[in-house]
Amino acid sequence: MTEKKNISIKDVALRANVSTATVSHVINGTRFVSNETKQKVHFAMNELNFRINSVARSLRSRKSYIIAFLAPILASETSNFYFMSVAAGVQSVLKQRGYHLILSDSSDNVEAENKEISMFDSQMIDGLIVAPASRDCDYEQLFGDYPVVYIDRVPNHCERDSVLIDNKTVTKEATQRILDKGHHKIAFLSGPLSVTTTIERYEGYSETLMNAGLELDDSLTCFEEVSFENGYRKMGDLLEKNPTAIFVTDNVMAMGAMTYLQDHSIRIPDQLAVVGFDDVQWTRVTHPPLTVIQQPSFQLGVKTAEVMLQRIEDGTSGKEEHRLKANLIVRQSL
Amino acid sequence: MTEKKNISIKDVALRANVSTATVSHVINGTRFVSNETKQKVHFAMNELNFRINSVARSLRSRKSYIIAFLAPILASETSNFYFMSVAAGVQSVLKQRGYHLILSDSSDNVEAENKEISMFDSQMIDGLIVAPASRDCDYEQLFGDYPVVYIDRVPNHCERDSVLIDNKTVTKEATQRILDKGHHKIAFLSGPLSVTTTIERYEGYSETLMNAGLELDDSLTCFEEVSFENGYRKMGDLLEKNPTAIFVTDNVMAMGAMTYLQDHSIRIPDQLAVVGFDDVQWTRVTHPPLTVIQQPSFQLGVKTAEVMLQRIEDGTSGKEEHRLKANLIVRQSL
DNA sequence: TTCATTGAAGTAAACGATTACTTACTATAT
DNA sequence: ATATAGTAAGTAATCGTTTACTTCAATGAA
Repeated sequence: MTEKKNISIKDVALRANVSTATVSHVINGTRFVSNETKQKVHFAMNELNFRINSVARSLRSRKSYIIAFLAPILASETSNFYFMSVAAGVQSVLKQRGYHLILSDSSDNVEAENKEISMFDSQMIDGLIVAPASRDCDYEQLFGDYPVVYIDRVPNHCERDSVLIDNKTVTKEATQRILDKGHHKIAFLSGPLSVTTTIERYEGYSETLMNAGLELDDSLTCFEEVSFENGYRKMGDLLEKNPTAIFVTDNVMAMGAMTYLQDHSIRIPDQLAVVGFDDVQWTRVTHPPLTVIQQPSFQLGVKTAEVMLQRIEDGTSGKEEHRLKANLIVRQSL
Repeated sequence: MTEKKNISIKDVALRANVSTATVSHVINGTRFVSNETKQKVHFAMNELNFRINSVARSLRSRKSYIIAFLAPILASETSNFYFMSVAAGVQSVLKQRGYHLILSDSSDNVEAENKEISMFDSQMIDGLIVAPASRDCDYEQLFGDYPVVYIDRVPNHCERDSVLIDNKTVTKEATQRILDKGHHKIAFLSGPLSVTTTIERYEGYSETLMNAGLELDDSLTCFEEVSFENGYRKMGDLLEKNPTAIFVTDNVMAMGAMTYLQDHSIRIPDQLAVVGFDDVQWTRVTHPPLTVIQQPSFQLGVKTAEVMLQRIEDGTSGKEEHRLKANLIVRQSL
């Protein structure tokens, strides 16, 4: 290991015949420096190929310009495109404002998630954006001294800002639409009820059915760990109950379900009407194209990043809830 | 802004009646400390709710445990799933070894990319994994004093390790297979020839045709900026040349192309045989399911992370080229 | 001439860890 | 009794910035 000496502000100062304070102020524009001196400093920086040491800067200024994003991004090789797209939205804002994004995967598993959280200390990150894996975890004691914004879902005792999708409204809208098409036996396939997102969606579904005077039939609903395989398998199970329509509230599940339907040559929407979740691209190339609820995933990321930066820059805290509206995209599967 | 004093190793030392050196050694296990003292230190750390300051640690130890990944991950809202999956692979290894991953987007645009690179200084990251946007950029002068590994593609003058897909072999294999099915007019739709990946794929395609004694017909090949829309549009254009098969070397392009074919009720594979790239999930739900070349994207990330960590830990450098084999997944579109 | 004011830049103490070098003590060998 | 080695832990310099405080010279007012 060659121990390389780094070019520091000190070297620059020496070369330019000024003090380190002056160099620092030139770099940051934090106080007036005569043009003459500025030029000397810039010249020296170029000559020495000086690169500022952001770690030292962070240490002193207590600011790292790094935001962490903790979500079930990589649950498996079959990544979750929804959160990837959310991450993209977050990134696009942060990048513009000179922040970096650290991506962390929670695998939707509380232990893994808590371990990740405790790996971040307060100096390392300026803020944390998290899609909590559990509703019952006491997150507050885990967090460091940085702003936190919940995204997509919230835990039971939420003491922070949150940016969410208006799940209930949109699922009500979609369910009503399915009803309007004359369906009575509407199956509901989703992930486990352990996250608020799913709960809200189920509420939208069930309340709409009840408002329509229909009985809730538990054998038509299915809450299973999210995976392509489970979507495939459970689609088969649900089909035995003879629904005329199905509402799948997760895109990975939906893909599994659609594959099952295709493998068994079920005609959509004649034999079974299908409504999916997330306007991911594959929903456009199925046969027929899928009617889906489009979550503004990228926008969700954008909004969250904005809320985060606001908190950081104001130095305030609070627990505002932001809801983004989702839309029904009608294609030919309903 | 409340100026909060952080609990430092010094506070712990004071509370436990030991020196800061001892506390540090207890934390890192870097020298023997009697059990009695260890306990005092742990007790004090708990009492004070001490969290180590990783920034200070990085400054002194010149190690940040952060790796940056720079690739066209978020080109647009229609994210590139391939690199997302690669990122997942990288992450899975780094996480295990206690490293963090910073995600950066190059948008496949040299200026944006160079700007990102210069935002990383040598103290901030321990290594850089990059899918270079251009072949002609002199990257060496941009890089800081950290190991660099190229992933998926390399620039013209490559002075670093690289982890790549064996594009030529697999495209030869696929093209041969198309030929074996009796096709002579095989269209080729891909991204621009500005990255080695595309070049290698085109080489595989053209060499195979030539070896088969066929003339290369330029009107059957198309190199266009990657996007869903371009895939859709160019599929239409190519179709006018009456190919009997098409090879699309990018999954986003392929999705556009497939949508065009579906919109125009072209029967696959009767009217047109199709081979795509990347075994992304939507290729399983098209009608019919798509025959594709499966790139081991997750594995590519894994391998790259391993190469990176090896370099970091050995403190060595070099320019080894690693190639991962891709496979043809035969479904019903060919 | 003297004193206050202003402008431009310098001095040096943090930030919170790591670690080479010392020290203080105990146990054993001569 | 004294030298020697070995054990456990302490001292303080250092990493490269930022920034409160200080300095020095020039200007203008009294």
